[in-house]
Amino acid sequence: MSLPHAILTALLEKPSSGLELTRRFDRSFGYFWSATHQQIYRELGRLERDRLIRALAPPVPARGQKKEYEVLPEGRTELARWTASAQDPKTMRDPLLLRLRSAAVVGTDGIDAELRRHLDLHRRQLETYRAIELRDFPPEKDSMPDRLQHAVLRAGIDLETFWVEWLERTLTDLSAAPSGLSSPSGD
Amino acid sequence: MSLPHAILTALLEKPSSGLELTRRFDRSFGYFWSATHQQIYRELGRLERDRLIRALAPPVPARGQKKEYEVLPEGRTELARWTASAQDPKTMRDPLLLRLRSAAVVGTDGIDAELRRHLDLHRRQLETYRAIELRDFPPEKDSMPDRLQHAVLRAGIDLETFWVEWLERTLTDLSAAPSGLSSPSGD
DNA sequence: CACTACATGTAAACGGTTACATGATTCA
DNA sequence: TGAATCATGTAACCGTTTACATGTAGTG
Repeated sequence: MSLPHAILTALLEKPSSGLELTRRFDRSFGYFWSATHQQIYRELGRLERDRLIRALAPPVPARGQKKEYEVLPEGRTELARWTASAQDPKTMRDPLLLRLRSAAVVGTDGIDAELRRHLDLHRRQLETYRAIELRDFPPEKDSMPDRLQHAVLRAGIDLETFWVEWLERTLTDLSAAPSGLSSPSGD
Repeated sequence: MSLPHAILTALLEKPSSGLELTRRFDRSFGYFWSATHQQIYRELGRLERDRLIRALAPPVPARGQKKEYEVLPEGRTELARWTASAQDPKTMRDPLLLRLRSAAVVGTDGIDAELRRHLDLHRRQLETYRAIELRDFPPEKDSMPDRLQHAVLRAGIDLETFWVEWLERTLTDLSAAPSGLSSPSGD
């Protein structure tokens, strides 16, 4: 149940229409939460129905007309409650790691190329995050809200760094000293 | 579409019944792919229907009776195909990071406790993984399948290490030098 | 016989993904 | 007026989660 709270957060930062939200979820918001426009419109409908948000000055409530939303006090209360509530981290579920494990059984043909492709993608993402950090968080003078947002961005940076380093090490590891080739031994 | 392939991998490593698979997905398999018994039974049914796996020696094919499965050649082929195929990494979606971002808007009350709780959970998980590494991958002599499995475990270790370090830094960062308190400025 | 552990399932609700539909606005 | 873009929405499907149902085997 995180999408509604992601939308509440985004709307508190800045009242927006569905399409504007979609764009924000494709950009800055996207580095810790992604959502498509279909998800967003559906959720906006629910939040409005539940009186957590409301449409701002609806001139003509018709299809194809822009509709801006703002958060109601009940929405802010609910978001504050959810933000401080206890929620366990999810157990991992990563397809790439699964594929590495399966490669141990069915052979490693083609895995190298895929690892290198991922390495390239993560390197690019890391560069993007670093550029955002330089632009949005210059050294010194972090107010508390800034410090929180900076911490979130840093998580993205550190996570990409982890992937880059792990992929580099794994690629080295797999190419070096072929002791037991593609096919597993007990087969 | 990863669950069927996770099951194929697990069954190739060792033919199992549904309940045995459930237990394996709670243990070693769980550190890169989790699944509940409901998911597993449904998927076993589909894989059997599609002739990628088959039941081993069904003595009494009745409810409440144990049923072991093994992978058919078609299943192995499909797994090898999927393993080497191109699949982009998913965009991040982490509730804790979202909550930090929302805390920048609705205030940080209660967030500290939650960060410390997560830090503790990640430290424990890290210890668990390190124990597994010591037990299953003693230094030297890694055959290729071992090397792959070791790389997967190391990803788990490195990921938990990232969380521990990021949480430690973030906690320090939030407690030090309160320049702009709980409430954001532009509000 | 009751109780527990083992073992396999069914059903409902929900979130995310993909494809498609519809209306409004702008501009050539 | 036709095309492109902005903007909001519907529908179908699929995977995950949660709760519940059913049957078997072993033990006191």
